[in-house]
Amino acid sequence: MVKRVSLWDAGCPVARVLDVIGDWWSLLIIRDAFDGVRRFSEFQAGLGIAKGMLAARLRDLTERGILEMAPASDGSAYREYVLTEKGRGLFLVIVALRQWGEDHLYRPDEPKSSLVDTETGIPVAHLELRAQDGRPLDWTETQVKKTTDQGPTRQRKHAAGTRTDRRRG
Amino acid sequence: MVKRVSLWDAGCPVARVLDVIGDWWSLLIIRDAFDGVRRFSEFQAGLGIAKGMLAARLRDLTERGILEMAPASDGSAYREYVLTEKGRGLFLVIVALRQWGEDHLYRPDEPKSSLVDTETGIPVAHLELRAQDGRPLDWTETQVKKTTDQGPTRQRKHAAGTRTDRRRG
DNA sequence: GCAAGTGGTCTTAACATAAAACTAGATTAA
DNA sequence: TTAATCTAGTTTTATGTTAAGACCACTTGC
Repeated sequence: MVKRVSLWDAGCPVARVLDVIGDWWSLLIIRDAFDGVRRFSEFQAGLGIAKGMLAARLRDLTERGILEMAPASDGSAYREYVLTEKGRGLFLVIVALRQWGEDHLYRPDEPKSSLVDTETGIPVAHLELRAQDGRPLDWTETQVKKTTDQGPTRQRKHAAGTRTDRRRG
Repeated sequence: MVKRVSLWDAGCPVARVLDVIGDWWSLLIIRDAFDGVRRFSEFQAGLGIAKGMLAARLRDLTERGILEMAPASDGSAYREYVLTEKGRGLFLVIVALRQWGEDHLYRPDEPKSSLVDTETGIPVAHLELRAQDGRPLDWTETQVKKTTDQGPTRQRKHAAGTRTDRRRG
């Protein structure tokens, strides 16, 4: 909604997500929230974001149920922004982004950070795509099944080949 | 790089990823590429993106090694854009976004699409965070370990509590 | 009570985007 | 082989978004 065009109604969950958190700052704010950042000034100083932008983003994320306002945990009269259950669900998105970044965006000698199991200090496992029965799946073994409210279910295989329809979900 | 500010050097993989694919269109182009879309006009018609934007995005994604140009698969003199190995690595990011969107952005009665196992037609399992030994992990059981090129490793726990430093990785 | 800190809003200039017009080479149809 | 059309862009222009900083009100600490 911060963008000119919206693909909310395209029926694709990915497009709809980008409509909500697809701008530059939202995911960084959420990332910081996962690290315990709660106060306006903390976000602002940590990200170097303009205050006007930050105010707009916090308002949007709150309206969309990803953050919620809470009284300050230190007893002062100020407010804090904390992740809702819905917002906490974005952790896997952050992890997926992080793991791809760690794997593809650093030179071998370059220092970076990793997400580790607090208990052991060992980096967490890479996310894996699996079938309901636990069988590992490759992206070529999946397809998007589009459920329309009327008419037959149309399907579309991943992995090119002969393409017959264009829009996917 | 399509944005004004860049957090490439912040040391955080998440910020670095957003620097690469953090704009509105890149992920939608990549999503379509996973569905077999290859030609300029296919992307353009499918997304409804302005041609100038599309040309710029395709150029950027190619320069960054996420897409590569290939001769047209139908034998014509035109070119096609296909995902590289690096680009295909983004599948889990798309899946993470999709699953969160499916879970949180649709009304119960609203039709949507799902990613299914082609073999069985059953939706794929939700992604899970696990330790190296396979133990399921909650986000509160993880922390970001920052490796700096000099000085001691600093750590930062997830889940608020007493925060002592601000910037995370 | 006063200075500093917190959490914003408003203004402005710089920049990105959307839409459409324009171009040039490739393909197809006559 | 010539013309019409398709493909894949580039350029232009109007408009929307962002960054940066000035400004303001309320809170807190001293």
